[in-house]
Amino acid sequence: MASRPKPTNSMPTLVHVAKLAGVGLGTASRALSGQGYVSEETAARIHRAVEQLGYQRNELARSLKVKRSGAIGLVIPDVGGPFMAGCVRAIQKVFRQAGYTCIITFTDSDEKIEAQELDYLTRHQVDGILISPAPGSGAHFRTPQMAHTPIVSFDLPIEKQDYDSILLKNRHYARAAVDHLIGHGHKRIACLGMNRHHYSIQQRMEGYRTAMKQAGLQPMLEIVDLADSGARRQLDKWLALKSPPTALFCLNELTTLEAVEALAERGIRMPSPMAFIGFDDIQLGPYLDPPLTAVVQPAGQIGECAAQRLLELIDAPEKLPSKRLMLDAALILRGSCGCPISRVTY
Amino acid sequence: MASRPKPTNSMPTLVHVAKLAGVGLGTASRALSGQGYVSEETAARIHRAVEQLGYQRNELARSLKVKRSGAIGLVIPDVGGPFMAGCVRAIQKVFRQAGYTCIITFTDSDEKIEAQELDYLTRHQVDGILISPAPGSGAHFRTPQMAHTPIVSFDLPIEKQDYDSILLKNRHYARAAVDHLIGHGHKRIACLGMNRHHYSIQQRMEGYRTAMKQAGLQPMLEIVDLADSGARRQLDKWLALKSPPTALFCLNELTTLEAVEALAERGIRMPSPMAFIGFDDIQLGPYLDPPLTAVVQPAGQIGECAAQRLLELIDAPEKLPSKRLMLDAALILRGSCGCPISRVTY
DNA sequence: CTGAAAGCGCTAACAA
DNA sequence: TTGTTAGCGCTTTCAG
Repeated sequence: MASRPKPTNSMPTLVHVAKLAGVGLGTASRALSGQGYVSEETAARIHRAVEQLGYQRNELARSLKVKRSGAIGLVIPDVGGPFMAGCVRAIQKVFRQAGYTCIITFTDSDEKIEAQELDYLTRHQVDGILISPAPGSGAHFRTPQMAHTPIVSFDLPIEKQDYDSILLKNRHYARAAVDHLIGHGHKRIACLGMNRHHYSIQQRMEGYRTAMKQAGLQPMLEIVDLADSGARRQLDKWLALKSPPTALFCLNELTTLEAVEALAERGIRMPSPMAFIGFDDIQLGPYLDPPLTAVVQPAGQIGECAAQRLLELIDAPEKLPSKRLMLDAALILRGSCGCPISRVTY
Repeated sequence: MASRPKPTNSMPTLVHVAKLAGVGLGTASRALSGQGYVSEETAARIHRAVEQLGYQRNELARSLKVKRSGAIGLVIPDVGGPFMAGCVRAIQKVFRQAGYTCIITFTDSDEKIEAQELDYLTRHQVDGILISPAPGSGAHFRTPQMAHTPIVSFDLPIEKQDYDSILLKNRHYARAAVDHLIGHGHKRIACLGMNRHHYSIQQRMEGYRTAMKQAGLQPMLEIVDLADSGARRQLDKWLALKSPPTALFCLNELTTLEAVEALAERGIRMPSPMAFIGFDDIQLGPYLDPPLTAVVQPAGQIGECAAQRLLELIDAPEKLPSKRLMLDAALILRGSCGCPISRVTY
């Protein structure tokens, strides 16, 4: 933090305003907050003083007094990618309209960092927390402060806790995507994922497995580590098979990105010899050649629901029973799955 | 804001800690902040009490007392796109390491919203502001609070003010890009931009004009409004010409995106019949067919410099002379400009 | 309707 | 070394 004490630039305070307007401190406060009775005339005088001094209320002092900071914490892994950006935008909007500040913090999906950030937020008295949790987190949700802070998670639930969450029907839509590929006649459908411990990924894996099983097909599912070009290596392994897969299903944005890049590098076209569907859209996805078929998540809706729900919890007089919302996604058929190309955009 | 008063869940305070440890309030405070003398033994007792109560310092109260909020405001148009995401990530990192919170707010490049957000931030006593300003802003930088709050702008300067800013050599690199196209033998090089009042855009336009003029070529520069598919319409106009352009230079991320999409829709390949260079990279740009040649901005570096500079200003005992940093970009030659394809990534 | 006074939880003198 | 005290700037009773 700042080493040197900031020069004591005293900004005008309510006391100054009151003095200038020739009224008491309390009256000035009431006039500005609109709470309690103040005569037209006095109010006008006070507002004139405010104008003249360029007074702005010190929200810190106010928060201390009223015991509400008017801030909420938004804890997310990162802001790359259209999905999270969409969520953040929607969340920010809802809270701003409700008069709250959003303190955004990044965890990099690291449990340790997440714990730090949560600690940080509660120390700053946030009125609520919106979190897209790191997989495996959970232990650090048990501080006394956290117990008194409304929380809703989105994108994935907080493990082993029954907090509110806004989720997606991951399993269902993963299955739908794979079924679609099967419908195109594919028998060898590979599935690429990352982050095995991630709840959404697990759900999507299940969807894939179920679809394959139902169709009596052999699953080819691999979870890789993107750090050491695991996606590319896995793809090469599959391609080296005597009978390589004819379709690929990627479980999230990052693997989709890697796969598309890798396919492009190797000159492998879609949908033949390799049909493709990704869970999550990527930027330009609808404009690639061929356009990418994808399960697209309603990012804005997810963010909005989560924010709305958190507001409910904050305003609730007592603890509400926790709720889990499951939202729908959309399987958007473009060209990469083998469907006739139609440039349906978002 | 919250309508109902939050149930008065009194969290443990320093008083509780002090009492439990059997010491005075001041001693407890000193022990926890590490300032001033406290005996080993008492300190241990105090820490035990902290542990036992699950005490967390109320940063709001602390801020009020020490007159530093430990928060900085980050004001940006939006978080789409790799460029801003990269900046934000770097900024966040620097401030977190220095012990500051980042309050991120979005302006949508709207002057009005920007003014609101700035007001919001100063009311919350932020120790400094980092801003990628909306074009045309400037008036609302003149409140007494703003005058006492260190500011550094990045990506573009604050108009008509001499605040610190971290900028890019926009003109230079725009010119380099166009020169490169000229080097490939192009005579009719179109240039597509948006947001005519945006400083960076203006600089880049100048770069384009200079390059064309030097080469004795006729500029074909159009600034469009993306809202009503202006980019597509403009492209169609150019294509309808008796001698249509053979190369296209886009002035930013959004126009690049639009142009790439439009070109794809119309089945126009790069680099022939249309060579292409974009100012700003886009996601997947290096993996398109052909990979996109682009001027890429060092987003991380820009963010880091800006954050670093703001920290300097905050820690400075008095007003520092304002400084303007001009950073270099990189013209990355991939395939779309006509160069032999090399898959140099970032 | 208005003013005075009591704190929110913390830090920073100042005495002890 | 430690405890006591006086506020930071604001809201909120509670009498006037």
